[in-house]
Amino acid sequence: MDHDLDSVKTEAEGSRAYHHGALRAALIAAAGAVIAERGVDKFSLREAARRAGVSPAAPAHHFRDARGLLTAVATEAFRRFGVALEAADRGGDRATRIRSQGLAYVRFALTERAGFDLMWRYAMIDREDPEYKVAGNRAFAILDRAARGEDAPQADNPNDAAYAPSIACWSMVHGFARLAIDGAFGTEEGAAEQAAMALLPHVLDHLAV
Amino acid sequence: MDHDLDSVKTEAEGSRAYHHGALRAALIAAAGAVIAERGVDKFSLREAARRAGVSPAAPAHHFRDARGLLTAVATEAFRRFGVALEAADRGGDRATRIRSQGLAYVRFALTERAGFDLMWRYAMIDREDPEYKVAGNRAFAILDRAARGEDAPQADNPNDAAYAPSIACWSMVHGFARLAIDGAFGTEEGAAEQAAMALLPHVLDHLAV
DNA sequence: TGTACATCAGTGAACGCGCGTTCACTGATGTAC
DNA sequence: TGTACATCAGTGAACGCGCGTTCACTGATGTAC
Repeated sequence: MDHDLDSVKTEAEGSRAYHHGALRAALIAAAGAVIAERGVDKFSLREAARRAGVSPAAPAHHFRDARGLLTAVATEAFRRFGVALEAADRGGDRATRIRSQGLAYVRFALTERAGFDLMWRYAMIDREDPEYKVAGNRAFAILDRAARGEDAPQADNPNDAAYAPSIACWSMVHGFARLAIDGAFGTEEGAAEQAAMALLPHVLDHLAV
Repeated sequence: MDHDLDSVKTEAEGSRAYHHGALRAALIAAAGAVIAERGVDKFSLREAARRAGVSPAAPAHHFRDARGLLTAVATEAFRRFGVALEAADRGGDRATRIRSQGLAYVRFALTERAGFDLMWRYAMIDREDPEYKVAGNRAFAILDRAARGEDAPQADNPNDAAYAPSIACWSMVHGFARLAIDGAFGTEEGAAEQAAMALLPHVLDHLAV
C-alpha cells in the first residue's frame, strides 16, 4: 500500500519551494490515490498534479506523458502484487501453496482494486515498458513455482502446454477476482469480499493440479 | 454479431427524411461498431450518433443518456453470449458439456472482445437495468446447468457454496478469457487466439467437477 | 374521407467543461575553475 | 572559498479538442371526430 501521499510529501518537506525533491514518487502516489478514489477510467493527469501540489506541466519532467505515469503506477502495483503472493506462500505441498497464493491473489485484487484494474488495462499503459514487464513476469514466476513445483522445467515458449497447471491456477483465481470486482457476486458494498470468503475456498477445491 | 450497421439502416431506407424508423436499433449497432473499433474506453455518444447519420441530440429520444445506450449494447452482447453458450452445448456428460461451453465462452470473448469487455464494465453501464440483469442471469443459468447437471437444486442465495462447481468453471474460463484478451499470453496480433488453441484444452483438464 | 391537432422524433446551434500538452519563462542547484 | 554559468525542475497561461447535454425549433405521423 503506497498510496499514502503525505508520507511521500513529508520526505521532501523543508525544500518547499520550487523544487519538490521527490516529485516522481509523489506523482505516482497521487495517481494511485486518484484511481483508487475515482476509478481507473476517471484518471486525469491534471488531477494527479493538483494532488501533488504541482502545476499541470510538471509531470512532463518525470514522465513522458499520462501513459508514462500510469505505467509507473501499474508497475508499482505489480511489484506489490508479487510481494503479496510471495509473502502468502508458507511452503507445504503444491496444493497447499496454491491455496495460499490463490487466496492472496484475490485478497490483493479486492484490497487494491484500482491498482489491480490498472495492471491489466493495456489501453492506458505501455505494456512494452521493460520495468513493467519485469514486474509482471516476476509475479507469474512466483505463482508458477507454487503451481508446478520448485524445480519444474522452464519451457522456451511461455505458451507451452507444460505451463497448463500454472495457467489453470492463474485463470481460476484471476477469473474469480475479476468476477468479484466486477460485481458478479453482488454489487452492494462488501459483496465481493463476502463472496470471496464464502465461495473461494470451495471454488479452489475444483482445481486439480 | 449484430454490429452490422448497414443492414439496420437498410430496413429503414426510403423514409430517408426526418424519421429514421429504426434509430434505436441503428444506434445500438453503431455504438457496438464504435467500441469494436476504438475500444470501450474511447466510446463517444456523438460518434455513435454520427455513424447512425443522426444529430448528437437524437439519441436522447431513445436512451436517457450515453450510459443508457451502452447498457443496451451490453445487454445485447449478453444475449448473444447466452445464445453462443447454448449453441455450443451438444449434451453428453458434465465434463463434456463443460468443455464445450468453456471453449465457446473463450471463443465469444475473443471474437467479440469489445462487447465482452463492456458486459463487465460497470463504470459505464447500469447494472441494475432489468433487461441487463435478465440477460446476465440467463447466461449464468446456462453455464450452471452444464456444470452442475440439469436438475441440480437451486439455492436461494446465489452465493451459496452449492454453486461452487459452476463458479469454479466460470472463474476459470472467465479468467483465461480475460488474460488472453489483456495480452497475458502475448500482445502481438493473434497471440490470444493462438494461446487459446494451444493452452485452453489443457487448462480445462485441471478443472475437477 | 378529410381535416385539425396532439404527439413523436428529429435538427443544429450553443453551453460549459476538463482534459493533455505546449510554450516561453524563471528560480534553484550543482559544478568547473 | 568564491563566482560564473549550465542544467535541471519547476511555473502558469494558453492552445485546441471533443465531449455530453440542453434548448427552442420543426417536420412527420397518427388519431379523433
